[in-house]
Amino acid sequence: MGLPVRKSKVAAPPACPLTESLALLRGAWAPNVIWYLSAEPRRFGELRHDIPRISARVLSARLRELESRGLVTRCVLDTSPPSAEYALTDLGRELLPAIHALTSVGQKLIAEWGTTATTPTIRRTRVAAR
Amino acid sequence: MGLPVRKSKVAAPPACPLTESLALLRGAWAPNVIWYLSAEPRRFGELRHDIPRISARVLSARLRELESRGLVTRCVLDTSPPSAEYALTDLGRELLPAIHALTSVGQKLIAEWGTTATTPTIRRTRVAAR
DNA sequence: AAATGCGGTATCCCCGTGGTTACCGGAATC
DNA sequence: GATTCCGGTAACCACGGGGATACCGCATTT
Repeated sequence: MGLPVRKSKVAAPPACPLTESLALLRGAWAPNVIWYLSAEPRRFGELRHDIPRISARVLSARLRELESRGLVTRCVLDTSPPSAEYALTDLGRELLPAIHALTSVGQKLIAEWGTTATTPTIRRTRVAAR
Repeated sequence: MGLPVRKSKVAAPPACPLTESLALLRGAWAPNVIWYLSAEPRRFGELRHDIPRISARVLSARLRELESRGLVTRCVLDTSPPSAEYALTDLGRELLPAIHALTSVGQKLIAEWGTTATTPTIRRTRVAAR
């Protein structure tokens, strides 16, 4: 009839490792946040500054999620006004090789063809509100 | 007043390399498709078999997108019934180090805590249609 | 003649996501 | 007293992606 179905040469996943690790990075700007925490702990406002197009709402949500997934720790500093410092956990640092691999692909892309994507998320900016 | 804003120790992106490479992997199951094409070319039905929970609609859409992004080639075989074979391009293969890095994180996760995520996409299965 | 395999496409519709805007409290500065 | 900085939260809402289902043409098999 047709061609025979060939057996895959890569492992069949009872639980898919790729899916598992991608779940850790789910949500807009999550990989970017990890990237900016990779070198040193950063405060909320610093991250906002690092990632200019992120909104406070989304940054806050993302940090809470990353914290609940065990990738990031949150530490409130006793200053005034109070500030909060975020850092990668050991688990968070385990993602750095993947992030670096992605970054180096992106660098080659930009070097060869210039930038094409502008926003990490699917959503486009709406025209206005109200 | 508050603490001074510390300069980031990682590069400020005029164009963000991380964002660029993630744009290549956008869409449900895209990384999984790349994974299953990593060892050898695969046909449409084989990929459906490899990724049991993907629908034909989404697999088709994803393959067209990956093709238009230059990660995958499509080759129609002259058989009956006709079949199509998909393969990674050189650009597609450049993503493999990142995919492998993610996979190895996922393997550690599963080995240590068992599986938590079940679906690669945000969407949950709805109860029924019609 | 009917069923099966292959490689899709068309339609419908839900709902998760993230952008936008407004607002909070306390301390320090102007 | 007013404004600024900090680190958020609350409410509203448009959008688009993907799941489900039905269907297609062709050729071979039963």
